[in-house]
Amino acid sequence: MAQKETVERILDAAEVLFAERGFAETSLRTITSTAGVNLAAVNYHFGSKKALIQAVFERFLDPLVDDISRRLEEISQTTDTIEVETLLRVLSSAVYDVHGRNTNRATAFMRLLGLAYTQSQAHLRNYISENYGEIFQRYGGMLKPALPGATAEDLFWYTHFALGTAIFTMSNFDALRAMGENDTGQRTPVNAIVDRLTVFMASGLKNASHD
Amino acid sequence: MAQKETVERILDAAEVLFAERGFAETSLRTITSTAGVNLAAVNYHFGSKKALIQAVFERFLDPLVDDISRRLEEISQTTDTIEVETLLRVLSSAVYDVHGRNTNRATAFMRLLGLAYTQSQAHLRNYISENYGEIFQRYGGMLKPALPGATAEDLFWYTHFALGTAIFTMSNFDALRAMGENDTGQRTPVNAIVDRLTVFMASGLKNASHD
DNA sequence: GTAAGTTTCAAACATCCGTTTAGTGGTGAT
DNA sequence: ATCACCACTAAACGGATGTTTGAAACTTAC
Repeated sequence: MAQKETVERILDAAEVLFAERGFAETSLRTITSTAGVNLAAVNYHFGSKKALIQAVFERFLDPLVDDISRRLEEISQTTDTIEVETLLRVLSSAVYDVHGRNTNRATAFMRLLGLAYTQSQAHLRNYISENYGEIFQRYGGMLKPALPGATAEDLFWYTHFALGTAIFTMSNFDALRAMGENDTGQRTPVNAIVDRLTVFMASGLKNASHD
Repeated sequence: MAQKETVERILDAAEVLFAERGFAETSLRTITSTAGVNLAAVNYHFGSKKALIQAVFERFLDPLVDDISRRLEEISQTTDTIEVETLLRVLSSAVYDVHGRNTNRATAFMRLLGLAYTQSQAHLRNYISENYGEIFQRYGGMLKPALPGATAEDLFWYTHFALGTAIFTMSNFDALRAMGENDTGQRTPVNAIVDRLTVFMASGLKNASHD
């Protein structure tokens, strides 16, 4: 077949549309007509809309988690004491590695991550925590020695503060970047924003150690 | 009439249900049956579902913004140099003042604020920025001298980082608190979390000053 | 007590939704 | 050539949604 497979066309369209509007606000008819496939194709290939949502996440998260895993492995073998900044860089570098060439896709993914938290999609939350909970815990385990003196409760809350900062920023990336246009009409480069974000999160996290 | 007015019953029900499930996921039939009023009452009193959403926000934001305004006025008259922490405390204190007695309502409101950002409700974003943009800018103006050395661009981004931290945390408050239950099954008191949040945001913000 | 103006109500409206069905066309194996 | 299998499609299904309607019930004023 000269053109992309039906499954991929659906995933491509769903990814963009879900990120733009949310899950409930995006109908299968919008997805299939955007993808240029028949309405019934979604239920044929995926079974249901819920399964499609999960498939969109799977296609994104699997290579990302693999990349993060590999980087964590490397670091833990070469370094003894790991800095907070280093651990944060693992995440941003992994996102850049896997989807960085296409900025639109990376920001779409971040918006989806934000939606997964915010929208009431219990099935999606379960799916994510079941399939990707292990890497999350491993990351937390490496963060602990980087923040000496922090109690488990400190660690829990500060981690979620940082997570919230990242998800909120990235998921509203385009809107924020448009708002933040400087006087010359130039938009801040992505790297500059990610750098600021890393500094912000790191300095916030470090305060978990000293009281 | 012995019982509450229809309008208020609708607003009460809508507030809770929107916060729990989101806007698109909450039907007018669910709202009206919860409120114990007729389905047509929403369109009669508010005109449309969109107008109801805005009315829910208006009822919440108006007293809050008034409280914040009053506090900013006080501070700028009594103090010369304002600390970042002080400005952050203005917000948390205002929320506590206006809705703090009822924790459920305060967290519901925070969830709604998060939804307003995340869900695709352009009409709502326009409404908020049109009606409450002024207080937001005033707050930013007071934050600037508290962070000497920060460029306008720094200020813009770090403010949104902090905003994202707060909105994400508060809007997922209940879920996070349940996840973070300690070994004794005790939940962290709200104050303790808000304190940690303030420390995190303040230390993150302060880093905008020194490079 | 009647008239005018609100508010409430049951019912219907048109539309959109996710899903299912029954059938078509194509491919590869036997 | 036949069969089984897979991908695709048009059409319909049952249900839910926001909104509108027209009449009933209630309130207010004279």
